[in-house]
Amino acid sequence: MVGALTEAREKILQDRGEEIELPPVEVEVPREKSHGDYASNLAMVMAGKLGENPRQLAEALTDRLNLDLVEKVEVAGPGFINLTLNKSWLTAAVDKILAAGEDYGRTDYGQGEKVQLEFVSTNPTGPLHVGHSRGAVVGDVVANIMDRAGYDVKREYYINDAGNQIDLLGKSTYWRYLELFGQEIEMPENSYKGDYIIEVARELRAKYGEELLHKDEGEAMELAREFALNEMLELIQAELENFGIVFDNWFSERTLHDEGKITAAVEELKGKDYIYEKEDALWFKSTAFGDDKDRVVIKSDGNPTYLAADIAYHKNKLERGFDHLINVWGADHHGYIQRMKAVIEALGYDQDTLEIIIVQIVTLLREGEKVPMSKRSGEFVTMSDLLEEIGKDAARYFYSMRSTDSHFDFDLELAKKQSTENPVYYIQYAHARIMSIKEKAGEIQADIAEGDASLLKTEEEIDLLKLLARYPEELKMAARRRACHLIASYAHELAGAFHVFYNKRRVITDDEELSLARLKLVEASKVVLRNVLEVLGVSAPDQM
RNA sequence: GCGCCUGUAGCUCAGCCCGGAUAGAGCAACGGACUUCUAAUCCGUAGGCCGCAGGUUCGAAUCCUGCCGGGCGCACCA
Repeated sequence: MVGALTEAREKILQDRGEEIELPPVEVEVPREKSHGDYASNLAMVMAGKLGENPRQLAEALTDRLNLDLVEKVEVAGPGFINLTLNKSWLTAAVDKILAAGEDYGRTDYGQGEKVQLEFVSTNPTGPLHVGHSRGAVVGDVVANIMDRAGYDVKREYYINDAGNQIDLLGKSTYWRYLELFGQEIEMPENSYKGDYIIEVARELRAKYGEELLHKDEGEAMELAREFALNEMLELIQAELENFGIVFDNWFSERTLHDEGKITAAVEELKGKDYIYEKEDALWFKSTAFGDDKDRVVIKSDGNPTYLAADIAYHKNKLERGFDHLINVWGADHHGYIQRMKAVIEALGYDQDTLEIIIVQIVTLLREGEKVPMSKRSGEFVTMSDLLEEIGKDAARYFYSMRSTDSHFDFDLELAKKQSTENPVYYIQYAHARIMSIKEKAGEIQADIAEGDASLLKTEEEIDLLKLLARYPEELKMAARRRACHLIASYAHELAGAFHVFYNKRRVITDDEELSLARLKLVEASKVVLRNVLEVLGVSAPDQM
């Protein structure tokens, strides 16, 4: 449709010998049904540039429009071109959907661009905090969307397994281990005091028995550290899997240190004259690329900063051949965007190669009250707590349904409610109804392929059809904007259209031909509903 | 002080990127629909100085400027 409109536009410009820059042609779904199924303001945009009458231009455009999937083209209002879809094209869509099955919706929009999505990447020093869950879900769903839209997406978790925090994890575990043997230990102020450390210490004892008591402290702490790190990674991995999130790669920061990659990366930038020395430290000249101030990469004590490791890490990502990098960060890290983009440019790539999705903070509400998520030891709410309380489906849907730009008030009561107030159940219920109809249909389902979709004529049927036909476009749009909430809304809208159809039109009747046609529509609805729920990572139950 | 996000119906939010037709949805409120393939549904009613003030435009929730409110950041920390 966009293609045909663009072609018509080109013809007009050729006819008049005009050469002007115009934005890509856009179509939208009008609010008002009488305005057709799709509408474009193309003529008005052109008129502005050419200084002509928009309605006349619209007429000229429609005259040159060559499009078989619409049955009606109208010029309306100040110069809108309203398009009404051809019924036979629409009903043919049902067959396309059934033929494509779980691949329906897939396009080559992304042209196989190699994209790496890095998300979560929290310190492996404890269970995942609930504050990480929005970013986790958003990262996963955006990856799903882009995958369906034809990008070659890899999910990656960056493990901060080097530095003080990990040492502290090892020490904390070691101290708890000593406690298990009756030693009185005062846990230092900054140590990890959560109960999970005691659990890890018990595991440590199960593995080593008394052995660590007899080793010198440094060696024992190191063994404790490695053990605890492994335990934490397994824990985090399991927690994420419970959320339906599986990474393609877990990248260890430590390998960068061990293989001298950090020094090498700093040397590279030094060679390009982007590094200078001041007050015994080495600084990266990030101001040269739009940052507010230069940043230290090697501290005066000789140790690299976190940024130095990030430089090496992103250099590594780029060297692995990704065309585009996306990092999902919490709002508290937005101040780091410009320096990382500076890094990318300093490494010789376009700043836009790196894209940061900032996910705004979430406030958990219980009975209208804020749930405190204090960092004070032992009091934090973990991602597992959330999962246990409201379940994977509700958690994933709720985190997907809002624009990442918006702060989000997460109403725990609402997410738990198994009722009409809860959008998750509304959508899942549509699927359960479909399965119920299919069961009721029994044997005649075998003949579904013979169903004649052109018998679908009522408003409810056509509305549902249009929505089903729109799915690939919705995915493309969501992929372009990296916007999971668009898919969540679409799922809700689709479920709604199905419920309306269900209430108004009986599927299984004495009229066998009509029953088959409607069963076909039901089947297509099932396919799309499943596909869209799959993208969101929400289950599609057979009954509720 | 500076930077980023945000302010739209009683509540939670779409729409803003890319200006257009009467500003939408869900929930809550009110009224109605079960002898039916699941009423976890559907139908209807009501509800709006789009934070405020200017500007650009034939046209502004949308773009620009200023102001006000909320959130998050402004390390030789990770």
